[in-house]
Amino acid sequence: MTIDSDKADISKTEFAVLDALWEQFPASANEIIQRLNQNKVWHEKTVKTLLSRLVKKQVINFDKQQRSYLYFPLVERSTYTEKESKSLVSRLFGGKVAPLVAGFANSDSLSKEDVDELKSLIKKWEQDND
Amino acid sequence: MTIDSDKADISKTEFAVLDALWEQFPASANEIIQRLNQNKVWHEKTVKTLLSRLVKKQVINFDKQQRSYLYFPLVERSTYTEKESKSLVSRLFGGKVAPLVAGFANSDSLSKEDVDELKSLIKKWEQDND
DNA sequence: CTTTTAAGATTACAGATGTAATCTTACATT
DNA sequence: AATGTAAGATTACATCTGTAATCTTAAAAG
Repeated sequence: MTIDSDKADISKTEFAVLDALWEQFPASANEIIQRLNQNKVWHEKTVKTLLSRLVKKQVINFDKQQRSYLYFPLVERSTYTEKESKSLVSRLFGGKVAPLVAGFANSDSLSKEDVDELKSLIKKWEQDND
Repeated sequence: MTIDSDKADISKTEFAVLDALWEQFPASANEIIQRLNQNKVWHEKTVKTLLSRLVKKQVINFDKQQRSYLYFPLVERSTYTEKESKSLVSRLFGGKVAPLVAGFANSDSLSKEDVDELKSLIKKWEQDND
């Protein structure tokens, strides 16, 4: 048995479960299942399988609380989303984020809110990089 | 045999092959293999398998050129990248693109070039949306 | 204490994916 | 024309994923 460092990727369904956990933690499997079921139907067994896989991948962990477990994430959401964003931007746009935003602009998918936030980000960036 | 509409996703390796084809097309398998090998080693058989899978998924097609094929994409790169971008932004950031950009800003991953392009995009957006 | 739950562990299983090797066969070469 | 070669087709196979069902067992209920 080789040591299973398990730096594996998080699949899409695994992410959905993890995201429900990030919402608030620690949380029991049943709480997570409830949260997930607000959007679409998830089978209990499926969610439990995914929780196990996330534990094996060392993305989450749990404390034993009598019969059931209380899960908590081992990775911050922002850390994860940042890594995923960069991975996609790297693969699709050579690492530059502006072309991604351009795609949104081109398809009328930029909201005023987005634009305001972008302007604010840019202002801050320019202050920090003078 | 049910009709295989094959609206399947494009995997990461499949994307790499497709991306090499987008670079210039039509192109033979060997041309594509050469392009790919400029970055990392790709086994010829592997690339051919991926080309076949892309054909089956109706993402690319080919014209017979005597013994070999000349492949060409059936999907525009911009169409694909836009869809992928939106999918990721939807899953990770509730559909708003600004938080993705914020992640880049937070980790010093915004270049002056990016910022300039973003400013230009915003200016155009504001002209179009007045 | 005995019985019923119900929680997590284990097993299942088809399809997708990464990564090739082998099979067929049409064309190039002698 | 005979034969070698190389192109695509087919087959292979381990791992990952989505989606659960079954197994074990500790705790709740009676």
